[in-house]
Amino acid sequence: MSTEAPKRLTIYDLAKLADSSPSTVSAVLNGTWRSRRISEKLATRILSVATDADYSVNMQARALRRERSGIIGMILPLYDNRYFSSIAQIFEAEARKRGLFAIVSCTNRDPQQEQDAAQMMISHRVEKLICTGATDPDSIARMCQAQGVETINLDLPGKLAPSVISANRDGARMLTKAILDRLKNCGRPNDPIIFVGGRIEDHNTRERIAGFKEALDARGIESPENNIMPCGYSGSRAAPVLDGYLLKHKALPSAIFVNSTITLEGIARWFHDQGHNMSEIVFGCFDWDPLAAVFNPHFLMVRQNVPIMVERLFELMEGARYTAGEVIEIQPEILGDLT
Amino acid sequence: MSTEAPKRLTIYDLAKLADSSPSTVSAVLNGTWRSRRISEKLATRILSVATDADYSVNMQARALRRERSGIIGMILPLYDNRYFSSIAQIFEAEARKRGLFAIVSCTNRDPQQEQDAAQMMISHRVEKLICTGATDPDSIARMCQAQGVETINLDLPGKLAPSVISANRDGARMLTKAILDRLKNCGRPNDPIIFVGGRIEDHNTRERIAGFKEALDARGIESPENNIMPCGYSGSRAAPVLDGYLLKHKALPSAIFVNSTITLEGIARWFHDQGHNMSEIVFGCFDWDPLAAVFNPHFLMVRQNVPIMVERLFELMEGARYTAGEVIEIQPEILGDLT
DNA sequence: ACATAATGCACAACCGATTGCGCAATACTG
DNA sequence: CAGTATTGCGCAATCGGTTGTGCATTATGT
Repeated sequence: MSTEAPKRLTIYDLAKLADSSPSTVSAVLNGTWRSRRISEKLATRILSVATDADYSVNMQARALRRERSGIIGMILPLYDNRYFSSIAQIFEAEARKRGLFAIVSCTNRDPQQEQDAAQMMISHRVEKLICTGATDPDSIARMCQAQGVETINLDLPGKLAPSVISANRDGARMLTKAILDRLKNCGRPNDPIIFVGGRIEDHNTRERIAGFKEALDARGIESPENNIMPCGYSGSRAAPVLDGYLLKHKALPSAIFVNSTITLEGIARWFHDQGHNMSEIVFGCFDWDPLAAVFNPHFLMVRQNVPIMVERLFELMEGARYTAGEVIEIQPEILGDLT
Repeated sequence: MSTEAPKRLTIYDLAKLADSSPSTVSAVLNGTWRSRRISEKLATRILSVATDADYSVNMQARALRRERSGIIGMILPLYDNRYFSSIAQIFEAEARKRGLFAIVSCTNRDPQQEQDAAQMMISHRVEKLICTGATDPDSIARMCQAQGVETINLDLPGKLAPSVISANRDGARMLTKAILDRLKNCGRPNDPIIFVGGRIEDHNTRERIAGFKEALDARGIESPENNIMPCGYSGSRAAPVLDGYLLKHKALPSAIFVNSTITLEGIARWFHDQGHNMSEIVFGCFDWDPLAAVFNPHFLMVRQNVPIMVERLFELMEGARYTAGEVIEIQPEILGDLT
């Protein structure tokens, strides 16, 4: 810990130790030695010298010379829900399988941080950049294009790069349908149902609202426009919305379409604080959390298919032909007692 | 997207464009130009050329030459619970504040993956490596030492590097005490209480068991050794343990000390599957999840103080004097209706 | 035995930044 | 106006690998 300048071993040191040359050592260590006709004997000697000297290659130098970093980057709003955290985790695992090193950065849904992080990643010469849930994917795509880095959008689509997203409209329609079935089973098929959470500016929320409306229309149920309340993603935004509804209608809605687990958290807190009972209301949440699900088996939840989404992502990266604005939609799954 | 070899701009290109020299361009771009007595006029010219050519420095080259990467690494078991995900998130934010780039890798509680990831990070020349919840922190520390990289342990302590962890024993004692208070308030002060989850091999679980016992002892309550069941971290391990208890005692315990949110998930699933009612039992969980908390306000939960832990971590990195095996313990907090 | 081919390895030029040093031009001093 | 100090900038070496090329040495063919 206290020794100053430990001076890491280089291939030059190894060359001396093994009584050989740097180029030979390099070839042996990176596996190209056969094609360079290095004798097996010398190769094993160098290899053993390297291992017992605890040598490790300097990726900076390798990347510089090869003009390929072997790194792929991802920017992500947050880690703190199951959807995003599993995206990060699976992305990393898939990258590793392919011999790539994944670096992930959280940008807190802040366009400036998104830009900065993307710039950082470009500086580190990532080979591709995945923009997950970016508030402004297109300006990042522009940046990347200017510097010759391919981008792919995940979760939220953009116009300047291909995108892999959930089938939000379908998912929302299925979720709403399940909610309506549940209401019907309770003998209240025409009771009011509201939509809470998300941002109207973002594509996913708009699609989910569209799916919500389609499902209602299909049953001939009228949906007053002001029962749709995309009040943002923060949990604290839910309380005023519910207060407002209660004040106006003197009663709670019979069902709530909740647009994210973070909104669900805010709603649950409000119910608890106000002393209302959640079990009297049908909840459908577009997003899935295992703890929420296990405590509320009657909740209907949409689980987005992260493994498939990430699989498609890598297919795109690995050269499947695609066009800039192309959007690949992955079907999510409805969980909860659908009886 | 289709242009082959876009050839990124270098300081040599900029030098030509600005009619200057690479060394001058370099100095201007990295901010050392004043000390190199470059005229303000030339500096602004170069800067404007660089910005409208969308130049970005090649960190690989910079790192190679400077022999400092500006990168710090962290290995982490998983992202999929609030404790670890907030560790990653706060670590990243703090690194960014200090002009460092954080790279985080999940290692799935697998010693081999831990080793591999650590080796990867060393190859990328991280300046420090944080081992979070590592199953075998010491062999990683040894590896790092051999290659001149400082390590710090987080969450689980090691002998060969300083560690920042939660005060597990204190937290467990406080949590157990809160559980006992709750039982007493229900008029059942001497009812059985069990401990479920975690691995006996890991330091944190052992400490928590010790704290659990201390709290019981302090009240003169006897705790049969086989009421303590560190059955692992996986959620599915909980079911057989509860089955066994029920079979033996013909009744459920009145209180359960749950050693992680993942175990809590398994327990909740078992209660649901078996048709038992969780609200008749006092639950205390060593770990915190906001959704679990909001759905079960009566749950007692321990929230580890991640912001402070990460703060201490950076203090250690920034050269506070420390000795190899030193352990810094941070007090966690008990949440839940403590009335 | 001699020409040719194959084998085994090392040389040296990169990749793109950083930085010690030196040189010219200008400013200042007496 | 000669001599020194300061200003402003570029040269070239360097970080640690990679890779095109070339030169001995040994093997093969006739």
